[in-house]
Amino acid sequence: MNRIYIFNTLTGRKEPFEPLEKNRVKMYVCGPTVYDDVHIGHARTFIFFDFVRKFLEYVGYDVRYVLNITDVDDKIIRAARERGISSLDYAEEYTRRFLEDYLALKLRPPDVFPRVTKHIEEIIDFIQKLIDKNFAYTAPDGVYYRVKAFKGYGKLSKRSLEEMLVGARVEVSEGKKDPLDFALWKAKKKEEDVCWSSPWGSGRPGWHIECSVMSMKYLGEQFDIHGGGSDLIFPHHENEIAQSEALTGKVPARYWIHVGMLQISGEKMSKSLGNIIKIRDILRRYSPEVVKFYVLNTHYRKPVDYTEESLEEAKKTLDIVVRAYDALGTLISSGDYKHSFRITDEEMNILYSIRGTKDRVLDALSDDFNTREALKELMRLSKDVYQAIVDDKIKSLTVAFQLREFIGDLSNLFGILEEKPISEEHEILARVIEEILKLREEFRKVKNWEVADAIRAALNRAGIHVDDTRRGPVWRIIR
RNA sequence: GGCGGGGUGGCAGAGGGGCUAUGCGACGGGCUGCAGACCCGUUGAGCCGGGUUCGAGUCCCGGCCCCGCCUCCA
Repeated sequence: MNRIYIFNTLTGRKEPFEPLEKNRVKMYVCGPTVYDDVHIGHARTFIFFDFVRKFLEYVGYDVRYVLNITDVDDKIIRAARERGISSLDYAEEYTRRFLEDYLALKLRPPDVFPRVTKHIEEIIDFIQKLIDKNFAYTAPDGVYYRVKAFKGYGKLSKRSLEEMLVGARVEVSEGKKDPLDFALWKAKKKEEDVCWSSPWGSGRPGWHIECSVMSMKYLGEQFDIHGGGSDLIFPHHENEIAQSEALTGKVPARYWIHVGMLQISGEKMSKSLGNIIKIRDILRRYSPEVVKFYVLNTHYRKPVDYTEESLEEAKKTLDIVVRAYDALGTLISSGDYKHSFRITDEEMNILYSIRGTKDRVLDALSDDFNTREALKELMRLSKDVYQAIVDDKIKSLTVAFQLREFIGDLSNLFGILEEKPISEEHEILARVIEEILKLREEFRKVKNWEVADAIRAALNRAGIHVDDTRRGPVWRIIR
């Protein structure tokens, strides 16, 4: 197994990855607050961590993956009020919509999708323990975390308490004893419609506590990877560490991974600029595979600037892989390779190149998940393969099969190929098309171009693209 | 102001002291009935100023500029 290196925000360095348990990885990622539909920036984070999970599994780890949903918060309450429905109904609706989007992206659901509103009792217990340990105190408007009681505060975001105070626009709140303190429990305000009873009166959880509680519940006091967008480093993850470590004496997660922000044409995505791009709108125009390729084609820590053209370009580039994969499928199902079991030298070379590609891909991915570099290798191989097909250098069924399997497996790791098993239907379709193309060849032989072109055009209308190459027509399904 | 990440060819975007990144594009040519695909070639780069070195996009120092976070934020 390759050693994996991960850039850890906590230490500010790339470090060798060693999970707590030998072959197991426990990973917690901060999901959305469901006050609106998820956008392309959220999608970047989810796509990336879905990939991390698959990659870790690919190299042999057993991964337990938790992605939380925050379904109670100020913004939800406000938005619900504007719509005139209850906060819980509102959150329910957007939770459902989030799950729809998640599945539409063809991401594998995590092992657990914990929701804050389903963990209120545990949250209350957790807060009580922090009060008992004197890391928290009650006030008329809720319960606050005593930041100065936790000496490691600031270690994740690399800032000192003084820095945070200078020029910081810290929220003033009547019950706070120190401006740096943050709410663990917010007492119900009269205009708010969602609350639970607690030893400190009715109210609701503060923003950061749910992640401490839910990660501990599902992954234990200490787990391997904690992820999220880089905007969560401060204060969310900083506070999460403060909460959890105060209780257990341990940093909750050993490796903190943060995904860079996505901008829209050079500007921050924000409600006020009105440039939020919802993932469901993108998926109306591009396949989930293209979106995933687009996201993984940039290193996860780099900021990405989303533009209209960028997805179009991603689509074109991804097509290099799709084309090779489909052409191999066509070769296999078309049947004119069944005879050949001898492997030529040229084919041997191609098979060898699989090996090299695989090594380079694993090396790239092991180096802080360099998906860009890995995809480059996949593209390079795909180009070579397609070229070999066009040059009629692939003669044997076994070679075609191995190449297809390799490209398919690798693409699956990234989730960038639509699943298209070679089914019986596919084989029948292939035979039909082959027969049609044979007829067309007859017309071409006698230079009846009108009929030949008409056939080609007809197939194109039916979604079959035909290329006339040196080895004869190569067709594939376009979408 | 503090913290973090950057500045690479027309665009996107890697690597990271000497070895073609890659993709999109542009230009010329080949193949081809046409279209497409494919092939060959050309084009074109490293923010600025110093330094280290036989040699620097790549390391060091100093600038300049951009972006993010520091407030709800994936």
